[in-house]
Amino acid sequence: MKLTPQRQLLFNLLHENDSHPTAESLFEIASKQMPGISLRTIYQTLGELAEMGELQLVDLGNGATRFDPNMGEHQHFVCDSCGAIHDVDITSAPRLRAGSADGFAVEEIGVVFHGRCNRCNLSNQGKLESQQIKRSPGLQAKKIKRVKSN
Amino acid sequence: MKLTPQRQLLFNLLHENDSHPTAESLFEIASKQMPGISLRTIYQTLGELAEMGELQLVDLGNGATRFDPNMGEHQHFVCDSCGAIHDVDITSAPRLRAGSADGFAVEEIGVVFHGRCNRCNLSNQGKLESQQIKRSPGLQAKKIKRVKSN
DNA sequence: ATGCTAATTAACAATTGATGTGACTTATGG
DNA sequence: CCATAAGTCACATCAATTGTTAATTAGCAT
Repeated sequence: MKLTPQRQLLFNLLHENDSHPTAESLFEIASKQMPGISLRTIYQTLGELAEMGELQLVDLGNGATRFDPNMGEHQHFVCDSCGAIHDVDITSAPRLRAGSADGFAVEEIGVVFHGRCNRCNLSNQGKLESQQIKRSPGLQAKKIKRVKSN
Repeated sequence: MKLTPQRQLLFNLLHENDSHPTAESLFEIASKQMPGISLRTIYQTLGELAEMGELQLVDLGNGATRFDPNMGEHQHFVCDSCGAIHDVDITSAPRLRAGSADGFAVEEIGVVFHGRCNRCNLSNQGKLESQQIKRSPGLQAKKIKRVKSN
């Protein structure tokens, strides 16, 4: 593993950013500091960092994979109003244990919290939800009753 | 809403199928019974049925949206070995309640169980996992430590 | 310092899953 | 039986991501 400027930059950007950025958004930020950097390199590097256990891939089913340098056990909260993603300390969340259910050998349980973040609660107090946040790449043209398993 | 042969077919296929099919797989099945049916119509119809509350969209973060005619409250179990998805009766799973965590107004909690299904447990008993199931459209070229929040 | 070489980058094409756009067709009410 | 709005489908497009490969470069051995 060579220590290239691109890798240093990405590693830094990731660690000074708790917004769970997508590859694209990291690309935008990185491009400012290193014009010409390739989106392909972003994907490549993020994939490698993930393989090395330096970061987690988070797929909340809303279109693009997100990257989280927080490798500790934790869950995510997704604001359905603004789309923001926040880490949730597992200790403050109902802890679930692997076990067996219906004859399946459960090895891992994913939990995602959906709702409204503090900021949206305050700013949009009584208002109707104006924004329609992208929830899934497809089939979300209109507001659809959908499983929030993501 | 017109009762077209395409819609009847899809409705039936969905209800005689508990595999949580994707649009593509429904397309394949439907094409046998109705050659020439358009994939666009599949997507269109599934979207409409979902809008009408006739089925749920399920995004487990493994590439394609899946469709579930079971509209009751339930969760999903994903076999990481064969990719199969099974319904899990909420009553046999730890029930979670909406509440607040870290200042967020939690309105919904998604839970997904990962593990090995019965069949894989039996057939692959001691064997190494040979198949690499697609977990996410991207960044899953190699086995990557990833959040199973999907 | 200088050169080697395998690792890395980046340009570009390709893929996958899904949606946008009309033109053509067809249920269904009159 | 006809009109017409609704539905279907071929085709184009999009977004996210990966494949390919030629050019570049970090890191090591001189």
